[in-house]
Amino acid sequence: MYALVDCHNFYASCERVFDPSLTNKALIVLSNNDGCVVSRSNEAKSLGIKMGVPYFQAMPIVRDHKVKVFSSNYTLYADLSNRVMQILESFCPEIAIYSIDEAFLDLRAFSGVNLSQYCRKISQRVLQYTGIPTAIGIGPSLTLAKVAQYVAKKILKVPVCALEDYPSQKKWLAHIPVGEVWGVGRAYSKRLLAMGIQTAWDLSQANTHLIRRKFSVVLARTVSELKGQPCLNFKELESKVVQHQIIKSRSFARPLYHLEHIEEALSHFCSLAHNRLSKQGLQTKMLQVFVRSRLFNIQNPYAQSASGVLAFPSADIRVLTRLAKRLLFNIYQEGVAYQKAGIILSDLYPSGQLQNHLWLQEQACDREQSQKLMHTMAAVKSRYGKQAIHLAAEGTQSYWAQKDASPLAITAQRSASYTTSWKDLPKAG
DNA sequence: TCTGGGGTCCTAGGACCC
DNA sequence: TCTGGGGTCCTAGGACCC
Repeated sequence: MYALVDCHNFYASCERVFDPSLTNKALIVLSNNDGCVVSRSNEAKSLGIKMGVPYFQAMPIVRDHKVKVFSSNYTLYADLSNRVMQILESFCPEIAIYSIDEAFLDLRAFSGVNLSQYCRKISQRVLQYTGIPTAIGIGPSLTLAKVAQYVAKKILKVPVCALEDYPSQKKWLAHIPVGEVWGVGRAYSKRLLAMGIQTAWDLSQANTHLIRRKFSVVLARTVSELKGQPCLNFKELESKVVQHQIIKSRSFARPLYHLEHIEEALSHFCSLAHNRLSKQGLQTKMLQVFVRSRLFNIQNPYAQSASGVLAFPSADIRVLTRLAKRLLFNIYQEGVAYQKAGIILSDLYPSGQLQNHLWLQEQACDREQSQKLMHTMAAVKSRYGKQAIHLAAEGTQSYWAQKDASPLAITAQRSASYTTSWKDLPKAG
């Protein structure tokens, strides 16, 4: 058996942990740049605020019902997530962290244990230690564990639901719209409905070969999983820990027109990507740059990308930035109101693994020097803060991050970094 | 006025090889 | 006039996830 632990309304719940006055209140958390609604308390859901809607569309409800609005505070969420995961690990060492608010537990070693009881204990402990409410689903495959979690949270509204045997699976699968199944998105859902497959139960009864032929091997696996035949195993989930791609991108706070301003933004993204590379002990060989204008309500949307390959894998921020600027130059067009840009690193290698080039002699001393410099920059950052040192290419103005004041909007507030900054330490009493 | 930021996997088709 | 059979690698795009 496997369990899936899912935190309720995770970001919204995090905001409540250090501000009890928010209990039972409608509150929402916005995406970067305060663009979309990405987390809602149950009260906010009841008011009809939909997941993912642009903030300005939700604004009337927010105004009428005095909904509390937060900008996202990823430092806080990441820290609370770590705490939750540590608690889970103390209960079950075989854990696969699937996202910031979800983890699978491999319970196969717990034979003879009452799993429902054990999971209720886990849920209680997480709530007691972190203040984060969870729902846990138990099932013989990862997909059925997901289904069980859905039943616990959305239907029974209890902390734990187990679908360990066939009768309970049959009973509950029939209650679940096919679009809610893990692996069935909007496109598949529409096609499945057209075929008369409406519930998770219908899908579980479908012919695997037919699904394989008409859809994909991925959906065929989902069908098997629903039948109780595990296809996705834990090892596969764990292998996702090895990253294949690093993306750093942001929407600009206001449209940018000048090449130099976009260069500065890209340079900053290179710095973020470089940090990630170092943290994971990786180097990259391929870098892609993309830029685009607004996509909505605009006559000629512009979107373009360009990629370049390095002769040697590198994690040197100067190398990345130089290439990014060159690629940007190729796709930049005068007169476009740019709204977003980003970089994608792919073709990643562990730093130790380096292959020599037959013709291009990279000097060993260059490599050594580069590594020394990167280490020194990292040391300066860790001692004096992330802002303490950066390439001149990043500029000093950060035009891309400056927001125009909008007097009509209800501005979101950002909560403090309660758990990761001494000066934000909450005071009691 | 105002629409996020990260990821994964799979497939089809083109370019190329012998 | 007639034009095989077996591969690899890469990329773009579509599907999905949170």
